[in-house]
Amino acid sequence: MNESNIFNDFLRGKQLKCTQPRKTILKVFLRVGGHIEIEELHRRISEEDEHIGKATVYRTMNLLVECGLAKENILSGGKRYFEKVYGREHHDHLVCTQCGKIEEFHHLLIEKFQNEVAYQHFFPLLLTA
Amino acid sequence: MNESNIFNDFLRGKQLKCTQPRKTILKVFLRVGGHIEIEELHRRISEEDEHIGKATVYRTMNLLVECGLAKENILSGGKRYFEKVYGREHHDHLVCTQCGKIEEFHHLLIEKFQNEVAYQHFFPLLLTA
DNA sequence: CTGTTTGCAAAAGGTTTGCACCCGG
DNA sequence: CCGGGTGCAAACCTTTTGCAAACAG
Repeated sequence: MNESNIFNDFLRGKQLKCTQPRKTILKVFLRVGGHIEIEELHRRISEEDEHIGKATVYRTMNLLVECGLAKENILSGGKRYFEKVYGREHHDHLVCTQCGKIEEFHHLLIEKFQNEVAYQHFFPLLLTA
Repeated sequence: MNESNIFNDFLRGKQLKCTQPRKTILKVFLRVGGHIEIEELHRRISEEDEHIGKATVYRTMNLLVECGLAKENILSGGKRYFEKVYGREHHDHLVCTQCGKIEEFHHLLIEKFQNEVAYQHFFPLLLTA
């Protein structure tokens, strides 16, 4: 069960079509593997197939988010980027407010306490950033 | 040393002027005390002084962020809001992905581990979200 | 074939900017 | 007075949408 399968199943389930642009966009997104903005992603995709429009990239990324293969993040300052999700364990981010550098980390106890706090505040299911 | 003093000092330091619109905006922002969007803030300000323009609210909120009295937050989905900062201890947020409800919490150990992780990753100073 | 998808360009939504007049220090 | 501030409207930027032609199943 790889990402393409998941995407195809998702598309079939909603009577959507597995088109060439969608395949290409998923392929490139998986290849770069995270922390990428639409603009940059579209540039990379153009190297593969130069006549895929930006609107299609937007539409497809929304689908990838919907089916759980991608996650949208927005930083203070407004920069928006997408991250690969499938097959990656949950993690948090360190964002350098000076240079914009992003690093991921995972900390079992932070995890544990996050869930604890969510539970105490009656947030039934924690979908962490 | 209250918020108005801080703002005034900041303005003086940059040779900026302490104008009526700026005073009003800070006053209303402090009164509502956080988690407010520009649109809504402008509505509240209009109740106080109906001819303050939205551009001035934008310009002033940027000043408040610059001088550390406000903090900008952006959620997945793109909604942007401002939070009061001065005189409040650091906290994290729980955001309900279904209804948008925001709750604050503070957890000493999460705090501690956040700082630890930042240190290990060579982020010298942690300015947490 | 039928209904979905695409690329393009136009529209939208939110934020910033240019400008002429206004005002604080 | 002078340089910064303001409101307004126009410009901007990123994302979404309408549409006619192209395409998947």
